Amino acid sequence: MNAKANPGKRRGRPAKEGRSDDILDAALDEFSTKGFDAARVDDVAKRAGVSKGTIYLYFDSKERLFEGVVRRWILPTVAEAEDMLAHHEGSVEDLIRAQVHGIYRELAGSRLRQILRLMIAEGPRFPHLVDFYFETVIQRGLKTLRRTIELGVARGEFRATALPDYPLTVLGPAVTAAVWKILFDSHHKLDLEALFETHFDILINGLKKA
Amino acid sequence: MNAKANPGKRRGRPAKEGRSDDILDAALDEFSTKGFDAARVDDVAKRAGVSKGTIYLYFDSKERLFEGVVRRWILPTVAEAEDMLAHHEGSVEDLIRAQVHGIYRELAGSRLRQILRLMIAEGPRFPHLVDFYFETVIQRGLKTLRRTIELGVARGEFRATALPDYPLTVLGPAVTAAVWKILFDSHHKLDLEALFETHFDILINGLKKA
Amino acid sequence: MNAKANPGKRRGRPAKEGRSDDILDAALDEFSTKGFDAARVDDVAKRAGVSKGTIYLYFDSKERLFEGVVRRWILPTVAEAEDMLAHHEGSVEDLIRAQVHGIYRELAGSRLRQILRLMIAEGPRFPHLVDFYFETVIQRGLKTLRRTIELGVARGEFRATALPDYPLTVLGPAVTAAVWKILFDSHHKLDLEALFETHFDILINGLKKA
Amino acid sequence: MNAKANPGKRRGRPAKEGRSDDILDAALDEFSTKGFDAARVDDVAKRAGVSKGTIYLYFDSKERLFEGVVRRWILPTVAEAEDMLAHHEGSVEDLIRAQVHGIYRELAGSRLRQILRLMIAEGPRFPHLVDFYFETVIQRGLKTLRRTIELGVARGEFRATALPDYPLTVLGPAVTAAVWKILFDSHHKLDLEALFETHFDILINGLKKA
DNA sequence: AATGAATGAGACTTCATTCAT
DNA sequence: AATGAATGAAGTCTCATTCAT
Repeated sequence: MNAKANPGKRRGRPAKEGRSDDILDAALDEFSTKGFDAARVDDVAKRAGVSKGTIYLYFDSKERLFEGVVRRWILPTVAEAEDMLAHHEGSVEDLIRAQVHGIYRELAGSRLRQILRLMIAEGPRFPHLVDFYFETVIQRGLKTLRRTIELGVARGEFRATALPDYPLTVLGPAVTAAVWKILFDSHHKLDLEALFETHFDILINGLKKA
Repeated sequence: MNAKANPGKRRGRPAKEGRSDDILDAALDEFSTKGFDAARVDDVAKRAGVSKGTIYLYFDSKERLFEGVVRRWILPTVAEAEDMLAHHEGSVEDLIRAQVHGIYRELAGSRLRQILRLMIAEGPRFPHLVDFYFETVIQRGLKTLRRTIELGVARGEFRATALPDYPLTVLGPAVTAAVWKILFDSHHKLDLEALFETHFDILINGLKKA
Repeated sequence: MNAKANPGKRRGRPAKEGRSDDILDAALDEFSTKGFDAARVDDVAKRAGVSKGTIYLYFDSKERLFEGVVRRWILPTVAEAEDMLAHHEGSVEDLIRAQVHGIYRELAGSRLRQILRLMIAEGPRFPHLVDFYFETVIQRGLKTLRRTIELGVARGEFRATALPDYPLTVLGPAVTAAVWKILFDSHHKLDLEALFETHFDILINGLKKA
Repeated sequence: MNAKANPGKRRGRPAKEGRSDDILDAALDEFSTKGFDAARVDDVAKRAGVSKGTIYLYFDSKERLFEGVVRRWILPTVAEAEDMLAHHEGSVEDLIRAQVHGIYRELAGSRLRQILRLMIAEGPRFPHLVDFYFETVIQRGLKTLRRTIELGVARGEFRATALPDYPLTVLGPAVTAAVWKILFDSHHKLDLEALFETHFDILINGLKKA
């Protein structure tokens, strides 16, 4: 499914702590496919290979389970992302290229786009989660972008524009691509790499000094 | 045996004409706030000032009501949009500026952004609606953008890039802004006009010949 | 549909008093097909060619309508039957033959068998109607049979048996044939005339003196 | 958000085994008294001493529950009946006496007469059940009667009549008696044994050779 | 007299949650 | 720790009945 291995998954439960992860995995699948309300705790249980009661041993309610799913997937991703960016070297153009590429990969290309859609769909009912998501993912991601752009300006590579105040501009196409993949990919398949290249070409040309 | 009824309010009123629109208005509000599942037909009725039964006089089911809402709001908007673009004159830069501005205004700035969010949230359960939305809104909007960019290239105003194949790049920030307005505006208010100006500045500079 | 003509049935309502009969006709059809609960007042109205409201001008409630249907069909039939028997002449065998044949014709062969089934099906909910039906149809019919048998015994044509106390024995096959026609005729078509002949053959042979 | 539940009664009891039979018992009572539509699943639950939800644990819908009731009562009865007849010895008169008596006992005298009435009342809505009932009860019962009569003729005990083609004649009074018990017993109590003796007296005298 | 849009009580059914085992 | 039968609140939808026109 994803690279994040969960060692103790099979019937014979070789590792107890895998149980909770199995449930979260199954829950992500169900919530992604059906949405919060339409997802059935029973189906999550069946998919996770446990009984319905067991889910309530690990999570107080369906709402807590949902929150668990979001947190479970966001935290490691953000950590990874920050890690990657911290160790980057080279030109600012290379840096921002790597950052935007990372956004496409993580946001639109991985399982995380399901989380994004769930946030859009169920956000109004989970304000705590929106807070968490905003602070952990959005704000941090945008801050990184802003700083990189400011660095480019400081180094004389980029024009001075209002972009540092609106880094959403840079994020937007990737977010939209994530949504597209979920809703419209059967109508018109989207090539994420090509989209990224096109987007970045316009962006960098619009940013660089003449 | 059934419904012994109280002498009650105003029965049998002779079909006030706006009835169906009142219901669709109320339904948009409820669906936007709560989502399809969590919205209660009862609450829609209360908000529309009619009884629960009346809603089923106009719509076969909650699902048809939802579809009615989406169609009700999309069709006139798309018609307006096409109208506006058809009568435009001036440079290609002016034209694309007007188009992108229109997208920000309509998609992110108006009530239609609720429809956009509903499509993202409930799309997987309403494939017919997704088809309709894709063909009526997305495809048509992207085609217009593509043609304008191609026109700019043909006239020698724009560089030849892959952008005509990925007009999603242009749409993306507006879509994301719409989502932001719904989810994060309480965390960080978004100035749509300023965002547009910043976005367009980068875009047009990235597009124009050196 | 049946011989009982209703002169004023068409749109132009040439005869006002036909309205109520139209409704009762339609109601019998609906109640027969669906049963009391499953029958819709709306459908009765549609079938009668009037609006739903009109039905409530003639009948206080769905229950009164049902009662109206039963009374409407029973009274004339019973009157006819008594008329016929009153004027009969000839041997007691001929008389009882005519009576039993009449029962087959009216009970199993005509529209009245639908009424019979409705009484069986809905009787427990309409005790008043059951009373009425018992006194008007059952009791009177059985009394006639009893007297005829007693007459046969008195005249020396029939053996002295307990049959006058159990005239239900004579009625039974006709009642069952009526039910059969409704439930099982598609499985195995029933020839009412042949059944009558067979039944009567056994009956008269069992009754007559050796 | 849903079912905040009270600490309540006895949850999660480990599948008392008679559960399904308890429900079918209660359902027969309710359906018999009220009919299919007027019977409330809630009342069945109350009578069975379970919650409404539990019924849906055992039966998919109210219709399946109804079918379950009919099948539950018919199958064992038919089996018993066939068993009894298979082991009979003696004259054909004794045999047919036992058979007809059995019909009175089972059809009119036991709980099965409620099933009979339900079939008459609700049959048109449950064609599958009518098929089942016809093949399992009616057809089999009539075939047995027919063979017995034919046997009597072959042995020279009975006259040659059309009766083997119309065994319904023999069944009819018992069926009608069953209906009478339900509808009219409060008006005029029916003595099943006496009725049987009277009926059989006429029948056997009508059948036997002079 | 006739209409039919509107009402709202009430039914079936679902499913999150509990708890005896 | 784990199960899954049982619960019952709550939702969608139906339809007998009403009444302004």
